Amino acid sequence: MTAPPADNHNIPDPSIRRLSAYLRYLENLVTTEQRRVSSRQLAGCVGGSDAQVRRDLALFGQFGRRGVGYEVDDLIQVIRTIFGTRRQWPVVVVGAGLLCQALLRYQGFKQRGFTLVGAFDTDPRKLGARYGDVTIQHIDEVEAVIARHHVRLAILTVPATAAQRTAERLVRAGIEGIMNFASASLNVPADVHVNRVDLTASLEQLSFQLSSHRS
Amino acid sequence: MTAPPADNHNIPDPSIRRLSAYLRYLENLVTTEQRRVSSRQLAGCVGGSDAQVRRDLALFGQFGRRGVGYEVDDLIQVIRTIFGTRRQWPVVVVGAGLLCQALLRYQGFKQRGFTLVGAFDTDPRKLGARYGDVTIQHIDEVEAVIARHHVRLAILTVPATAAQRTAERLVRAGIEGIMNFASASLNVPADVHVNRVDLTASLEQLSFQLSSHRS
DNA sequence: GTATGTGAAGTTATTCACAGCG
DNA sequence: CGCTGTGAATAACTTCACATAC
Repeated sequence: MTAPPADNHNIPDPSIRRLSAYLRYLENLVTTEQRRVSSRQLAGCVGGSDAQVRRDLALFGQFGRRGVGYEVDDLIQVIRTIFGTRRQWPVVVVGAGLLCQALLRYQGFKQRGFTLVGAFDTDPRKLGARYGDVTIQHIDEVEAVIARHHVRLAILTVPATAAQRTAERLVRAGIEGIMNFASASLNVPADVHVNRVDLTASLEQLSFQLSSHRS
Repeated sequence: MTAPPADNHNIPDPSIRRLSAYLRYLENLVTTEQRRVSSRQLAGCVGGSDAQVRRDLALFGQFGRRGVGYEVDDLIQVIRTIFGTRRQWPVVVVGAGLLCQALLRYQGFKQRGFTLVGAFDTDPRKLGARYGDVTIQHIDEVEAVIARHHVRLAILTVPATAAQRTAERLVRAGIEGIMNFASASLNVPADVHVNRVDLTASLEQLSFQLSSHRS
C-alpha cells in the first residue's frame, strides 16, 4: 500500500481501460462474501494475463500482499483514487434525444462518481421534460449551469451535423472532457480530451471478426 | 485497387477501431462535394498520423493512387467489404430497458449494415411494446428468431446479474458475437467474440486524464 | 506452497523516410 | 511536385521468469 509514484504521464491508455474493467468486476465482488482477489482472477475479466494485471496496478504503486493477493475493498478505493472518482464529478448532457433519456435514467453513473446536473437541447418541444432527476433546459442555459456547478465533463448526444459547433461552445464554457456519441470527429484544443463512443463500431468489429472467421 | 491479401489473422485491433472512424468520416464526406481524400485528412479524425492511415489500409490491399489519394466512394466500399457490412446483418437485442429502447429507435445501425430483428425480455409488463420496427417479445422466443433469421450477433442490455446466464443461452442458440452493455464480464467459448461497451469507463478515462492534468 | 512486484526479454504497433508512381 | 506504399527503425506494450514476501 505505497502511494502512487507515477503521477500521470506515460500511463498506457489500454491500462486505464482495463482498470475500469477491474473496477466493475470488484464492484460485483463486494456483493459476494469474497474479500480477497488475485491477479489471476482479475485477469479473467479482461481476457488478459495475471502479469498484465500486476503491471497495470504497479504503474500506480504497490497494493497487494505477496502470497496473498489484493483486498477487494482496498483495491476499489485505489482505482477510484486513480480515476479521481472518490468524489462526484458533475456532468452535463447536450442533445436530448433517446440516448440522452436513457443516460439520464441510468443509475450507474451516479454510483460510480458522475452526477448528471443538466441536460440541454434547442428543440422547444423537448424543453421541460424530466428524466431521472434532470429537466431538459434550453442550450442557452448551459454556460450558467457549467459555471454554477464547475462542470468539467460533458456528454455529447447531438446529431453529427451539430457536433462540432456544440463542442466549441462547450469548450468556450469551460468543458475539458467530452464523451462524444455523435458520429463525427471533433476538432478541439489540445488540452481538451475527447472520448468517442461509436456504437456501430462495436458491431463492425464483431462482424469483421466473424467475417474473417478468426476463432 | 488490389484484392485483400491478408484474410484475417494478425490484424491489429486498434486498426479495426480506426477503420470504423475512417468510415464514419467518409460517410459524412459523401454529403459534401469532395470526391477524394488523402491519408493526412483521414488521420485528422482519429488524431493519428498519415502513415498510420496508410498502414491500416495497406493491411488489406492497395486502394489509393500515388500522388492523388483515395476515392471517397471506393474507400467506403472497401471498408464495408472488410467489415462484411455490404450486406445486412440481423441482430437481436436482449434486455428491454431504456438503453434497448434507444437502440431500437436509432437509425444508424440499419444504415450501416445491422438490422435489429428482435428484442426480448422476461418482464411481462414490457412485452408487446413497440419501438422503431421491433416489438418486445418474451425471451423464450429468442431461439426461434435466431434460427429463422440466421442471427449471429446479439446486443446484451440485461442487468449484470443476468448477463452470464443470458449470454450462455444466446451462445447455445447459435450467437457468435455479443456486444455487451452489462457491467459484467462474460465467460464464453473461445470461438464466441465479446465486445464490451462500458459507458462509465469513458467518463472514468476522461476524469483520470483531467485528474492527472495531462494536457 | 502461493501470489506479488519487477528487471529483462519478447512481441506488437507506430513512425520514419524514401522509392515509386501519377 | 504530391501522395501512396512499404522496408527499416523506433517506440509502446506485453509476457517471461524469478526474487521476494506471506
